[in-house]
Amino acid sequence: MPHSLTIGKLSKQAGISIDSIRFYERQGLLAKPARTESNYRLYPLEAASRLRFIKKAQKLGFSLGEIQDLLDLSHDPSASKADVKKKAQGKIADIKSKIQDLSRMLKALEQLDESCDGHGSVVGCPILIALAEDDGQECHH
Amino acid sequence: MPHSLTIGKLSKQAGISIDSIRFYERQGLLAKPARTESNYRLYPLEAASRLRFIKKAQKLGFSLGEIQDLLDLSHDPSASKADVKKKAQGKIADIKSKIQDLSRMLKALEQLDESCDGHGSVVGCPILIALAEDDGQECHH
DNA sequence: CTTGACTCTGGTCTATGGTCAAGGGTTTAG
DNA sequence: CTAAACCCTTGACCATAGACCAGAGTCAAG
Repeated sequence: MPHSLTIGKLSKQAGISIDSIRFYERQGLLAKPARTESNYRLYPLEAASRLRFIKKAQKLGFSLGEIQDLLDLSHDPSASKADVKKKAQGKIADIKSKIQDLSRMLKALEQLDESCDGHGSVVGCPILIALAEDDGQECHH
Repeated sequence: MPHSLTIGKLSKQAGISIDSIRFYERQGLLAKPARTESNYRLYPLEAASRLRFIKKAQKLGFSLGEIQDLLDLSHDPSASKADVKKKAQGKIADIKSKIQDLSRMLKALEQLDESCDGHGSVVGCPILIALAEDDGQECHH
């Protein structure tokens, strides 16, 4: 087992494309690695766990910017667990709000769907009618 | 009350920016309107209801491309209510799936959040540890 | 007649998270 | 030695839904 990895090996180990790795480096999520004489990137083995971190946080809904914040926290000895917890809770609130938005849409769509029997020509389709209707929220003149 | 509108009036009536209206035209969602001698767009009054349609469908989660499909259906006499219903149901499925994804994230995040008492330095923070952990789904070598 | 408000086209820019291609240099296996 | 496989940089491109800008023409009010 070597003590450093070229970008290709790292890519395979972490299951993340070479292009993404270079992209993360440009974005500052991944420290600039050492280089060989011929200018090849040489990553320490820990780089793989950084990439795993990024991948997992993404799956939890964090954007790359937010992931960078988390990584910064994790390397800041003066940071507290409360800081991290706050980020997590912020994201929880985020996701809840998205779910609520989607639930509202879902409810409205299901009502429209129920309003239409699905038989015959599109003429008079209650779904289309509802969409074209003018129930504007502007009674201010 | 005039029988046609310049783009500015239409914009105000529908509550949609001039830029958006021109964008919709480029995308084919809005028919190319007549022009005055001086090349100004002149919209019939019905244009406002088309814009309302677009706005409402957007609020229900339809993309502009999907809205175009709906508008095409609504102008195709050979289309059936079932076609429209199918689009609505497809979008319902879409939204349900998004909600499920978000719910999974939410659950995982809430568990992480609970695992951390929020006291003390970030060192040893269970949230960060969980993110960095190697529980990779690859036992195939 | 001038000023301000309106409109036109064509083009660029935003955020997000990358992907792909061109045109080179390097390293390794046969 | 040569060909394949690897790596480098720069820069363009994808979808989405517009926002914004310059430079020019037009229209209405005073």
